[in-house]
Amino acid sequence: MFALIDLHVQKYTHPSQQDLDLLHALIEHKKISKKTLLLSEGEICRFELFINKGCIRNYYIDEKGEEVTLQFATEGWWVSDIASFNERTHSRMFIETLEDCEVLWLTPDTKEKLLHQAPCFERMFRILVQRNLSRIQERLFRTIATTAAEKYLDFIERYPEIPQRVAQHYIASYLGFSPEFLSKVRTRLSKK
Amino acid sequence: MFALIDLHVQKYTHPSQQDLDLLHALIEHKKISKKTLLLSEGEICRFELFINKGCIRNYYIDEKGEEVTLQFATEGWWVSDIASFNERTHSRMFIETLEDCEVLWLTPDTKEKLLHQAPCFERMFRILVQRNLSRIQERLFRTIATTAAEKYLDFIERYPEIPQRVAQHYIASYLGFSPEFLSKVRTRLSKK
DNA sequence: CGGTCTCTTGACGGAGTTCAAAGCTAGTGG
DNA sequence: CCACTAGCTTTGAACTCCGTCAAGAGACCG
Repeated sequence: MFALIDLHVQKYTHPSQQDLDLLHALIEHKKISKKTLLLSEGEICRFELFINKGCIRNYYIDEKGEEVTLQFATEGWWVSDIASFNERTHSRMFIETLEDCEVLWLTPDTKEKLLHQAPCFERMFRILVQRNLSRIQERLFRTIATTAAEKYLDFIERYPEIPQRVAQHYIASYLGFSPEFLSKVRTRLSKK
Repeated sequence: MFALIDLHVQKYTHPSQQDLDLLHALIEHKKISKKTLLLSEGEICRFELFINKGCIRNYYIDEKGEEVTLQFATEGWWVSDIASFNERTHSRMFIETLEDCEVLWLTPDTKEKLLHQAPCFERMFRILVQRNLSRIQERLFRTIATTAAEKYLDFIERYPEIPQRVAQHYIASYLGFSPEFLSKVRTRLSKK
């Protein structure tokens, strides 16, 4: 149950066995079924969760009702609206499970206790946010500077397992164009 | 010289006079002339600077040589490639001054000393990164979900002083379309 | 003054959208 | 185990937005 998260934590910091025990004691194990909405626009995000099994996505909805997917998260990823969680502000995004999930769940309360009693986790969360920032900066760059075909090829190279797990129109909404056009791009690419 | 940064710091944390004195002692005051390249792709970013006066931009360059502006920073903003600075990785971006600047300059060394001796600054930097992340997430959303005219109107509302300070083609490269098209959008808008 | 940089304007082309229809696939209930 | 439905993907035609190229007009600086 904690094998994956222990491995994950050790990539970013050097926890003692005590630190890990504390984490195991504080973090809550949950099962969540497919298509569950974990966060809606306007709410304050009260969780930071680690995926042991399953797939979750964050997305925005624009005025026309179109969805823009911000992130697909699978085993070994953290999911939250970090700004909303930390500053108790109203979120603009939605978070929903795409598959049946098994997750480890921190609340504002348990996270605070964890950081207070085992400060080595500070480092981990700081690095995670920084990497997230730098990843999304480069994604913004690619969104502006590359064509649809380039974006798609780049995506399946970065996340080869995602296309096998999520519906294609979700990928289109991540890449920033219509599902119809993604379909056309794919047929064009496969003809080569 | 430290009036602006003191005010800034106090928005995010509650420093003692000692903390502020330490900051003043460690941070280096620099003048940098217009059109100076502070960071190039491939380098490791060795500064985190606070702008007292002037204007700086971060940008990427794609394979065709086109620039994509990531950020305009003016008085009261921090400028750095945070991931490169903190993890000593090679940066993919460029940072250059657009005006003559007067800045306060932290190196990896002085920042570490600062955080070590005045831990209250940890909180500030953490919140800054989080806000930056959430801002860029929403910008990615708008980049995908809105038209050129909407992006431009949103930009001049968010940053009304920027169009008066930087060349228009830089704004186009921030918004993600060609300078020619920005010009056309502007004439269309002004005819209404 | 002359050169460079910037902004504007127009014609044309191409990438991506929208709408509509049809084919597929998976899940559901009988 | 089959039949049905609902959601997903594909395909095509018409259209729109935006890019590219090229030319001209200012504006600024040495």
